[in-house]
Amino acid sequence: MLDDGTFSRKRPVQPMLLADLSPCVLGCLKSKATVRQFERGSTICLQGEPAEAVKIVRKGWVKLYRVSPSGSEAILATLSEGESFDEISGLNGGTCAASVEAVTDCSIMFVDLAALNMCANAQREISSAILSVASSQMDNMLSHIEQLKVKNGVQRLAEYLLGQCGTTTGPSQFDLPYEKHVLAGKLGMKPESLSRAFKRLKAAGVKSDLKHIQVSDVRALEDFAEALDA
Amino acid sequence: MLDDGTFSRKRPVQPMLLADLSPCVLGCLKSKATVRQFERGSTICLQGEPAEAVKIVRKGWVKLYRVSPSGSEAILATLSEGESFDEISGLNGGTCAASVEAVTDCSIMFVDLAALNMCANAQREISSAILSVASSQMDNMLSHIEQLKVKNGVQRLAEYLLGQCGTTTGPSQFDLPYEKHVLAGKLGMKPESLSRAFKRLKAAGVKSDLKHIQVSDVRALEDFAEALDA
DNA sequence: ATTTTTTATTGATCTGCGTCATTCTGTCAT
DNA sequence: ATGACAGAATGACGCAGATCAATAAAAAAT
Repeated sequence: MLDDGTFSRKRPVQPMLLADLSPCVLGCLKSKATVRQFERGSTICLQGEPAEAVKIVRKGWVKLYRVSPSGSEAILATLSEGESFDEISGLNGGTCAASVEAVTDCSIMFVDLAALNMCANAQREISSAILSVASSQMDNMLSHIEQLKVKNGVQRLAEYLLGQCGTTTGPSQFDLPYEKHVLAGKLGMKPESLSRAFKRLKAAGVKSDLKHIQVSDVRALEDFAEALDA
Repeated sequence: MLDDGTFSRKRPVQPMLLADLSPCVLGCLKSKATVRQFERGSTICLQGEPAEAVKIVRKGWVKLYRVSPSGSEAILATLSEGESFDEISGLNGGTCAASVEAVTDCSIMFVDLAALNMCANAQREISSAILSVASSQMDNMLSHIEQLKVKNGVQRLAEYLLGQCGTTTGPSQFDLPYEKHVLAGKLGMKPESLSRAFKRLKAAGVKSDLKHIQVSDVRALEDFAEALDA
């Protein structure tokens, strides 16, 4: 069963671009959009190139990342169905803020907002939807920065897992959507450290068999994570 | 002499809210705005409370921060003259994404966008300006996340200092705008670690006498920082 | 089925940074 | 000048997480 957000704990349902639009504007967008398939590992766009379109994930997972001059990669976010990127740049002709790669096979919708000849209403509606999405993304990024600054690796993993659990209490189980080394990058650590973090969470009732995760008691995990605080 | 951005290296001049507006709309906003003074240490707003207005720093420095349940504080950004916060929430009635405190005596302009009865043109112009500011803020936050994930403390300090230097080469000197413990928080470390980071940068030609910083050769510092990469 | 490749785990070791305690310096008030 | 105090520097120590190297286990290819 997919998490529809109803019971989600820390991760509030975020406004999504398409969900915020009226059926009329939505139909117009969809008629002009193109959908492309990407295999796992393929690059969807590179930081710095003209954005040209808003991209919306229809299926699968992508990672947003930047590469430093020294070659190390920082994963800035992972996005899945319904989430979008390059919204603002796509609207006003900017460049891609980050590189994007498919971490599973996936399907991406491209909407070239600039080329769309929109009536004023549509224009207003879209920019309003983008504002609302941007606001929620800001909040995510601020939380991300906060976590990196004040939480340790085990805590960040625990919070990620809690966000994946559909409930606030009792047992829960689910599959990781992508490889553990991707999760490690998202959480700001190395795969070896992630592996050790999982080990430490066994004491809190977390079993991980490959991609399959079982949490024996969500509340207990929550308490465990809070107790790790400085 | 203030850095007008002409020679700035890594820190591109970011679009600022008021700078992006036409004189007409600007005048209208200013006529309805209120300006308040804050002493160093006083709270300007708290995370979660209704935003009510866009705030624009006229003078001085503020820090945006969040406090975790355990009580530790993460500084998310520091802003000075011309920079704004709560733009989107101020426009569409959201809540403050972070708490804000004055780190120097400062002067803040409050503009209650919601209460403003604007013509459609002004509305469009403002939301466009906000989009452009938001885009640049996103970029800043992504860089912030990237730095925290892939750079160590000494590198982050070096990059901060490089961003403060007005030139890309030769010597440079300037004053830190606020206390070192605030800078430490902004860079994601403890004051003691910042102190040690400054020490390690002496080898790269950085002298720090209290708030006064001298860089003997900007290019050399840049090279030094890159050489620290993994 | 067997080989090859990818992904994950584990151990040993090293380093960066946090923590705690102490000292020093500059600022301000008296 | 003197004392009080906040900001900053320094030393000792410990832990979290990176690194390197080896192994194990899955998945993919043959």
